Amino acid sequence: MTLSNRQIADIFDTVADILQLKGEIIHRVLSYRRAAESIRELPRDLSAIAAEDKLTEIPGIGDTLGDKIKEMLTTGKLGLYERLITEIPVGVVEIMRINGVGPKKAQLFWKELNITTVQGLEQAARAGKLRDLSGMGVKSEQKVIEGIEALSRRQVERVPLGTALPAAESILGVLRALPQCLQATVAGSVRRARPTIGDIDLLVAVREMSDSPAIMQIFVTLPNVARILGQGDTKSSVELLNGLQVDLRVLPQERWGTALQYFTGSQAHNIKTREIALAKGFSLNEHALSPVDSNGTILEDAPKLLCETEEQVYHHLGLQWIPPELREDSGEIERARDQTLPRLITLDDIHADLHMHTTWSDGKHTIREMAEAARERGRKFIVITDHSRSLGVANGLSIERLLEQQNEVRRVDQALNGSIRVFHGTEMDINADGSLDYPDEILVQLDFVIASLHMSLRQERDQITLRLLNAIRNPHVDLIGHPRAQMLPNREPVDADMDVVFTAAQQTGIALEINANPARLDLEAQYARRALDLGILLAINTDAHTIEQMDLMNYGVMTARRGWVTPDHVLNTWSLERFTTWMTQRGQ
DNA sequence: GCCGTTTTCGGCCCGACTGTTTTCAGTCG
Repeated sequence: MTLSNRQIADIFDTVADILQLKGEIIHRVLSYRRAAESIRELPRDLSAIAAEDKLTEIPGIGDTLGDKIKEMLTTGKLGLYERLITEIPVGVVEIMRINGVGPKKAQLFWKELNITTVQGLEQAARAGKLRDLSGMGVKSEQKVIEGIEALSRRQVERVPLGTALPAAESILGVLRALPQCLQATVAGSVRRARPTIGDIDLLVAVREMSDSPAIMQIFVTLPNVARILGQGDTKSSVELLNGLQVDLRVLPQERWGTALQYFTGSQAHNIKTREIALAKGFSLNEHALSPVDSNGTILEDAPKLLCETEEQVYHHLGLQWIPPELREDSGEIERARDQTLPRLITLDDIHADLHMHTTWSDGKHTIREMAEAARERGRKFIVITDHSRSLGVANGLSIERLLEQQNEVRRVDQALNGSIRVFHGTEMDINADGSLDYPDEILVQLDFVIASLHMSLRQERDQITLRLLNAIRNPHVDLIGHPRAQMLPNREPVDADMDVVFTAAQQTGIALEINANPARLDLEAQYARRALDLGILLAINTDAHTIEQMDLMNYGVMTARRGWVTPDHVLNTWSLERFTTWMTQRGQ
């Protein structure tokens, strides 16, 4: 029983927590955290990478952590971790998850009052026992109580991008309407389009900082604010009723570029850009590029470089402007230095949507309604892909109804008279036993075939992988829909051997989907990037069950951009002629 | 513990805010 990437990352994170509690030097702690983060973003199994002896090629993994990974892969445990958890009660680590409580306070509560659980801490706080500890007071005690309440209120650690982005836009709408606001935007992980979001970062530019307090006051009194976490002239934080934290920073217009760059992150990307700045004799922060001496001390008399745009910031560093979705320190800085960043796909490149549902299965609109709505959105062709017969809960189509539907699709296609082309396909289930839900003699009659996993998603790795392989190797299947079957923020992807899946896809020329629904975003970016590296084609589809859901395409595009995807590799950027040629050739 | 267009040793991003402080420590991002 070998450990998964996720389990190994979790162990490293817990090791970091405990080391921090023990007062270990922060850089050693951060090494474990960086390693955990890096491992979570891997598109391959650590065991496969270890077999190739390439663990230390992973960013943040050196000889020591490489050996620790090997230890976990071979023995299923980590000696260091086993030792550490005997030294620190697990509840104390849990206490550090309370907002406002870090390692020092957790340590204090434990050592002074023998508190080892969140529950115990809450009781002590309510009994007024914390206020007399050194460095604590009545206010701090109250903050602990509020932090614990917020922790229990919070349903999930992270929310889907599809929840966070509209929430951010809604607040930005209010702020942009203020006369003091010159411009406003979202930064942080929302701007980088991470599939799930921990908190929202907003920026507002003003002419004079004296305009700031009024803006802050509006912000912290928005109707959906549950509590104010902090309020200053340049920075305020609130928690919304749904538990989401929102940070707002106000800054002068002439510093917009440095601030936007700084607050967009990621942290790893910023560390790199700051190092580059230092190498060029500047300290880079959210305010400016400041000249430094050889010790790195800022020269107060020397003029600072202010940047109103991000392009200026990157230019001063000798870099191409880097799209936010790439800013994860995963090779983008090196490419920007060589001026060889790819031309990423944009929403304008998308001409088609190859995956949508209608009233024939579990969709809410008819074939004609979906086609006309797609046409209004500028699509040149679409494929109707309702569910197949096994998916009873979604009113999947029997073979008879499928063929009947084909006639209807042909009628609609003709009626629309070339203003948009409508093709007939299916989203066919890959059954639990690995069989496909329609026989080949039916599939061959369809224009386009998607095969997807919907049921028995918790099967063993071998069986899940076999199911995907059966679909990939069927010459009539054109696309694997949402290949990992994850649901954000909480349903884990299937446990498939993605190395094997990718190899098979590479051999057969099948395409893989980036499902644009924000509850899926599957393939995720790191897998999309690997697919691209292997020359595997992709398609970005909305999987729309309603007309409105056709507007979610942008989430798929953002995910693709995070995966360095260029338009040419994506089926639905192609011309109608190129697409039909590809479809026809595949069916042979 | 990682890492190298200053370095295989000695750095490692740095500022805002809060609450407790008589000048700063803790937390966060």
